[in-house]
Amino acid sequence: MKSSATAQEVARLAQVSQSAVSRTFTPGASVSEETRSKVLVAAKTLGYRPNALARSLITQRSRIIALVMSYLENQFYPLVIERLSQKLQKQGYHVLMFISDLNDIDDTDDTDDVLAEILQYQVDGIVMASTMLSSDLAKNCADSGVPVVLFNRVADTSALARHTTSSVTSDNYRGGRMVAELLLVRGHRRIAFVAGLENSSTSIERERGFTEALREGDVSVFRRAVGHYSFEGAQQATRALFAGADRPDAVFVANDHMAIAAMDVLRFELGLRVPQDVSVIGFDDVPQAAWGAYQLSTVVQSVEEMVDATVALLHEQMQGEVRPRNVVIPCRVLERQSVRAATGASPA
Amino acid sequence: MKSSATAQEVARLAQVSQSAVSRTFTPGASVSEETRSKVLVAAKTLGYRPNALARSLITQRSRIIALVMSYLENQFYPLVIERLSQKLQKQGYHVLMFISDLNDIDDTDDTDDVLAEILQYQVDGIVMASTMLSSDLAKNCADSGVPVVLFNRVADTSALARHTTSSVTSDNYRGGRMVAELLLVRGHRRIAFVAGLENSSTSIERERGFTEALREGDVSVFRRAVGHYSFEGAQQATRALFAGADRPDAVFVANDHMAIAAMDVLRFELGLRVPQDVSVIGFDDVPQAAWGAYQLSTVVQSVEEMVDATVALLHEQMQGEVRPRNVVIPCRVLERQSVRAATGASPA
DNA sequence: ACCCTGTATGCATACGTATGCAAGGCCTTA
DNA sequence: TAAGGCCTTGCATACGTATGCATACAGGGT
Repeated sequence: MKSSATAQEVARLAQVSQSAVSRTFTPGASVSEETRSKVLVAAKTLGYRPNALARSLITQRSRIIALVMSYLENQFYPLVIERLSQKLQKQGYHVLMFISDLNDIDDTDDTDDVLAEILQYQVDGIVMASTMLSSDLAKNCADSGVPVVLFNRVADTSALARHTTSSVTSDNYRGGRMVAELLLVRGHRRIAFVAGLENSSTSIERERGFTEALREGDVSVFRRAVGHYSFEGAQQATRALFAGADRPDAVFVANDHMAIAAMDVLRFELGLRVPQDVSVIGFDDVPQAAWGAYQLSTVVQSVEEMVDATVALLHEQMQGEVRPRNVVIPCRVLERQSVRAATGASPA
Repeated sequence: MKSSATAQEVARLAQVSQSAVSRTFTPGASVSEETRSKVLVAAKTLGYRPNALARSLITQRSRIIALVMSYLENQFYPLVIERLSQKLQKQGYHVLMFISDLNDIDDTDDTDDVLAEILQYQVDGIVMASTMLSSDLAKNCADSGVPVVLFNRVADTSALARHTTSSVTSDNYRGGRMVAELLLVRGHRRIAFVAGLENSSTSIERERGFTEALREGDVSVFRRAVGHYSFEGAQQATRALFAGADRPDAVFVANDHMAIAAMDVLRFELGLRVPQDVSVIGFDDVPQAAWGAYQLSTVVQSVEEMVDATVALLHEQMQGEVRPRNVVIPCRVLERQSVRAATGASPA
């Protein structure tokens, strides 16, 4: 009563061996229809459920995937949890959540501890979606044969890490370029950028594409600040960008979560109109970007495609594929109302 | 290399028994400092990590808590994931996520399947935060001795369920009352209500308190619609409420997520000003309620207190407490800008 | 010198399942 | 009728750890 019935007890009641019970609940095993039904009725009367832990001990596969995240206030990540978890559930896998509070810039300590905990659970794979892992850990995971997929980030320049872990990102470089091209076409010349985290591959790539495309239009970044991917950080960054007399006329913010913070500061602290006085464009296309009060133009990252790619990579690695891959998902600009339509100032 | 080292291998290298290895990693066990250090150095060289699954098989405690949710677009729930997961991690527990897509009104089928999967993992407890569970399942869990805590909802009227599962809610009834009192004081008389789900205890309690307090002010609900706790549902509900010529002058929406949808419709589809033309008030105090473009007045539910209570209840039940408890957390009105300050229309 | 107490250690077993192996049964084919 | 092949079934064992029990040892008190 305390714990649920065991296969032994079911076997006894059904007058068969424990093996028969096991085989009844193992798809593809060899059981006659007769014993199968005997087992099933016995199992139902006892309320029997196979013990997944004991099974994992034997099969060496826990069917558990660890998901590491840190900042769920950015709506992009909850959506990832939802889709990833659903998709894995359908395939008989389940998601074990790990929140790593990156309270410090030096978050490796925390992450390493977390990863140590993860490995105790014999997870079949790890998805790291909101934090980096140290090269040591990457090697550690590779050694233990646990597949790791970086979600929305790429391993640091360390050759070791890059060669042992897969990753899924959208085409951040192209996305950055497209933003620059759009702003240029709309006649903007004093264009500012709000970065995420200086050491995050996402922010770096977006900025690189952005800067290069601007340069090709003979424009350089007018001003730059760092928002640390947080709401408050983005607010401060925006205040800094617009502190002087000579203000930007457009801002590219490294993600939507920060872009919305920026819009709030522009409109309600500085009294500027978007997009008449200043254009704002973000990245991700979180649901809030579509809300009536923001109507934020942005670069769409397809959560669905990214999750699908992640699951595919996990399976590859779990099958024993050794070569890690870096999958890049295409993205596209979605215009709403936060970038001005045209201008007479400087016709292209 | 494929799998990490076992306690046997560590024991061999350290020249001790496997028991010694086990005791080294079991806090409070009896090991001399000498063998302990021998084991530790051997463990480090082999990269040994205790197998949590094998351990659980013996100890009958997995240190896994299942968390069931369904709709993460409402920012309230991601925050719960974050806090709950962090808090449990600090105590050596971990969170296994389950997403139940309540695609149908009759979501019991799905939930039951999900719960069956959960039980296979021998979880030490279950937190149900976005869905109901059938009375059968409640009984099933109680029989297997798995503690269940309902988060932000209360068991249905079935005496059975109510007596076997604990719950944590905020004081939804009082919250509803406070909203009504505020709107009355501000001179509103044509007050509408947007419900969440008809069968959700949260929506029911909020509405009950709201309606009763209105009645005490000799006012009855002017109009009523159902938003199904979704953004789109709330938009449609708002359109319905304001379809006629005789419009409400205030709306109480059962949660912030829907209240924001309502504000969008009011302002950008109907051209109404908030709060000059119509007051809006929500429930939860999600981060977005504080955003500059909304400044939504609302009833604050403390995620932190609710999570703390949830963890406390889990521990009680896991210690063997049999009597389930229904914990009610106080809540309070937080005024921002979406409810008008005063009026000369009808001085109280 | 003796006994008693307390600590440290190893042996054996148990947790609940999956699976290789061998044996049995049934059907087919010659 | 006999041999061969396929489908079932049970037995035994293994997965990696925790823990009761017995033993061994050290130390202190009388």
